[in-house]
Amino acid sequence: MEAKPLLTPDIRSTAIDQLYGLYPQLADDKSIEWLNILNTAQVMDGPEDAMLATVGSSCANFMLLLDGTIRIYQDTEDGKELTLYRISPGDVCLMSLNSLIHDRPFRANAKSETTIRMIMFSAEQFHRAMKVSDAFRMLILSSLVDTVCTMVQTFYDTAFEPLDMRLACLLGRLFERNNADTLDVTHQELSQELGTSREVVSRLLKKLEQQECIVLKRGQILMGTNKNLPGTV
Amino acid sequence: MEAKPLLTPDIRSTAIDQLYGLYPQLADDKSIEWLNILNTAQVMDGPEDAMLATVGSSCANFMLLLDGTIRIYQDTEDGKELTLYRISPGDVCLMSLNSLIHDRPFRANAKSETTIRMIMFSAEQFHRAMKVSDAFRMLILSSLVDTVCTMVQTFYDTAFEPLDMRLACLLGRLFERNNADTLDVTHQELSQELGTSREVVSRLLKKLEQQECIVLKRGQILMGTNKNLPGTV
DNA sequence: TTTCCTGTGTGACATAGGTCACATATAAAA
DNA sequence: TTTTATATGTGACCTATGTCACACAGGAAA
Repeated sequence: MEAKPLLTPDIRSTAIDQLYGLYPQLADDKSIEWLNILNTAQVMDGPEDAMLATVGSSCANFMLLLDGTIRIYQDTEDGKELTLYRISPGDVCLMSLNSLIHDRPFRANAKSETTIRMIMFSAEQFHRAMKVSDAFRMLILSSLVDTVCTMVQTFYDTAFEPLDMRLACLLGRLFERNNADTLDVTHQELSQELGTSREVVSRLLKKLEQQECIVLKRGQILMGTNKNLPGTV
Repeated sequence: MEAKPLLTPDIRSTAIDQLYGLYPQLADDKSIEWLNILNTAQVMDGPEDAMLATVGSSCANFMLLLDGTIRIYQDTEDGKELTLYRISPGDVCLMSLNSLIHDRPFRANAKSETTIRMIMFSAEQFHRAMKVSDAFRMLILSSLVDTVCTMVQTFYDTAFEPLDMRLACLLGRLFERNNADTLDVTHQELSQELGTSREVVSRLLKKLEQQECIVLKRGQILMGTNKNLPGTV
């Protein structure tokens, strides 16, 4: 992961444009103090599939995602995984916030799913921005609360919803996000999303195929003729 | 739940003392703006076992707990429950924050476990306090991050730890919190804590009793001779 | 005392999901 | 083409939990 030199005008300005695009209210803040912070913040680019943080790691900076997606997940000794939530552009990294505030143990890992671009504030910059910019403060709170809400929902699902339902919902979401009737995803990946094993997912997918909800190919899943995926409303 | 009249000096001042006790840094903030907000905030007392919020409810105010505990839990159609986390004095109510910020669906309920006292800010008071008081801002962020951390851990446990382990850990925590070798708790309550059914808890407790970790009485559990509760470190 | 409610204990059973051990298929690489 | 790695299908099996149907126990109330 490389930090861009502080004053590469093109990169900085596109990054700031991205930030403004994500949260237009920020663009309205013309106060010198805020612009000062913004202009000295760093822009970082990262590759895809990079471990950004692991259980117990901590980082001294505050990160806000501009581009790409990051997956926050838990994992077990025996290699099982479960996705907690994702960070999308405009979202705050809870883990970085945690290490900034008081660094309590956080049982999760973060890995980039695509190439990513982040804007990075030092602890002092972060706290100052929280103080001087209404818009920045609102952005942080809002993103934080959002993340918690989706986490609570995921919590509910893993605790109470049967696996086949969760899988069907997951597929529904993926189809929708992809905005196509084909998905490039392996059974293994789906199982890691849900916190179960590959075989189980294979079996459940087969059942869905028999109901003609989907068609299975190697490495991809097509939408079937019976669009009524269980769990799709 | 009754709102105390704004200017009952005794109640206000003890409430403020409680607040300062919980977060001493707040006492250092002598700015007029902050003191103004604090002095017009409302103090609320509530009874125990009261539903404070349910799935989908929203409230226009921001709450900070001064005294007592509140349990945040999820529940299913068939009456099963699962505790997500607890709010203790000094903690912020995430759900009230959510309805303040943008009110996304929050799949959880809140119920007081004891009589409680809260300090209540209107939306404008809250946002102003966040702006003018470094200490207040820090308190909010800190409590928020704390809550998320414990939630993430609970998440991990429900997803990956076997039930007997989770039960043993729960007992360990309760013994410790109670600071005694006896607990007044029913199997039903334990099951609601863990998101399972009473019978299952009864069976697992019996197993623990056979290992002499605990002794079972009607409505209470005593610490056994074998203190090595599985899961206690 | 008898009645009643709330907790508990327990056997029988169903079943979702996890695990193991393979066979097989597909595509990329050599 | 052959080789190799990755992805998938599947049967047999195990086990943790959930569910149902009770019996029973202890204490409070009548």
